[in-house]
Amino acid sequence: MSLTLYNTLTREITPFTPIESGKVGIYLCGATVQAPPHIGHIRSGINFDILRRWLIASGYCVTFIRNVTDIDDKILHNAIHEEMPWWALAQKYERVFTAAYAELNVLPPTYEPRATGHITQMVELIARLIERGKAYAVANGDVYLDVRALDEYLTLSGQKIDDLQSSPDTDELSLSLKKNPQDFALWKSAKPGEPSWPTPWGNGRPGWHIECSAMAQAYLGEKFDIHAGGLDLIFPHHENEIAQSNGAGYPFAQRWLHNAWVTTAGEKMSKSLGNTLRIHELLKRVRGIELRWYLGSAHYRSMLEYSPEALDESAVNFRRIESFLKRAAAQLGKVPERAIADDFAKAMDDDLAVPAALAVISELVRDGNNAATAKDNALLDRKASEVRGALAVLGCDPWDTTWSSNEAGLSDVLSGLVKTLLDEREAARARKDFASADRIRDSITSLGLTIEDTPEGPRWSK
RNA sequence: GGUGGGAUGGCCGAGAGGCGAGGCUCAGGACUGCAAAUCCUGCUACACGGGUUCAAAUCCCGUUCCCACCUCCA
Repeated sequence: MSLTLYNTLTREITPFTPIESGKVGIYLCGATVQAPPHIGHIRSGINFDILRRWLIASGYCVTFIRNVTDIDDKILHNAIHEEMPWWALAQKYERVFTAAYAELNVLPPTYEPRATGHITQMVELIARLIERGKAYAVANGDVYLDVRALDEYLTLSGQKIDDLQSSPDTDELSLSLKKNPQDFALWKSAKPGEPSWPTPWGNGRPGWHIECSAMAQAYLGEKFDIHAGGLDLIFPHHENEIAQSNGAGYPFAQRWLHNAWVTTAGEKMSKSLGNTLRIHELLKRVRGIELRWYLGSAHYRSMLEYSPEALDESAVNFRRIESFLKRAAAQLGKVPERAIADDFAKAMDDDLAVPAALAVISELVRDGNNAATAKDNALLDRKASEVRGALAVLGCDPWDTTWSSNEAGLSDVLSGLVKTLLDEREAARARKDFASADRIRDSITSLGLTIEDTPEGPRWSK
């Protein structure tokens, strides 16, 4: 039993073997902090958070790098639009991303490097590319990668240079300076009013792709295990990262993983389409743990077709599982431990087959509920532990402090009040005054609590 | 034009030659003062047309439709 994973480079699922036994280095392309995140961005974070948690659960020591790109064309553009310095805009949205990740229990990366903090590494990398004849500086101070000087190009997307649509680049000047129309900018010369850093080729700022090549190398080395990101980064971003790093003589990532999108009405969620769904909007509809459950429930390489109904349905499914765990904890008199069921491990090892893993969880819950009814506490404990262990891998353990912290202060007072009411209702039921009993129950349920009568007495939950 | 991914029951969502994944909804039953929760039973689907095969949702050929990327993108 061992982990197999897809690799976009080969389009095959193959056994995962780390470069260094027991350790895994992962680089995930994080946010370009130019606007608030939508659920598609966060889905990517969740998909690869599940990968990370599963690797940890499997005994690996994981170094997880997720970058922040805090300088690019869009950031400069939006900063003008929002009438603030570009660095203020970048920081503002970085905080929004960080908060969204935290609300959905995405583990903070081992390190979160910012592009602007790694100009030195970028300049070194560009210099090396020029030395090796893979890149060239032009008269105005731009530096381009010469894609036809590479041994290989477009290995990830499977395209041919000549098949690419000619660039819609309207900048006639840069077009005339480039050796090939497909050459892309490693470094952009300074323009009036834009930020710039000094280099041997003059003042300027980074091109879009160079930061990831530089930062991945800085923290994970010249060769590392996994590079991940969204499907739409395959070309040009990841293709160009490979070009830059291989061109400089570095092996770079051994395996590439790409997550699919969240779609609405069959279309990709996109800032430019304006069909985005914000986290804080959805959190008015369901709890964070339920939104996380939903976003993590489809296979990472499958599109997830969003609808409010699908979200609600998924939340109902989660509550059944959560309700089982609460029932088990009450009956056992303790919170179950975390354990990994064999079938769950088998599903996760199969290229993170989360949907199959969810089927396993459903069976565990059914078995566990039967054990609870049969008062078989040993079996109940085992099933509950396996359910909790599975939820923990998916980042949805109800006892994870991420979810409980905001309820902590009120819980004692609240449960005391509810218990008082339930005691009155029990007294009414005992004297067969069902009208009063039902009135009390209605008053409690109208506040959004659920009352369940069990042989051991009433139980309530939110 | 080039490259890639899709179409599965009322809905969501797996599977990739042979035992109805799973969930949600719905119907019936057990339990219950009534509910709720739980459990049991039921609802036999794979875009279309051909073909290969003892056997096809799965492989092959053709067709229709959808989506994405081709230098802004998770």
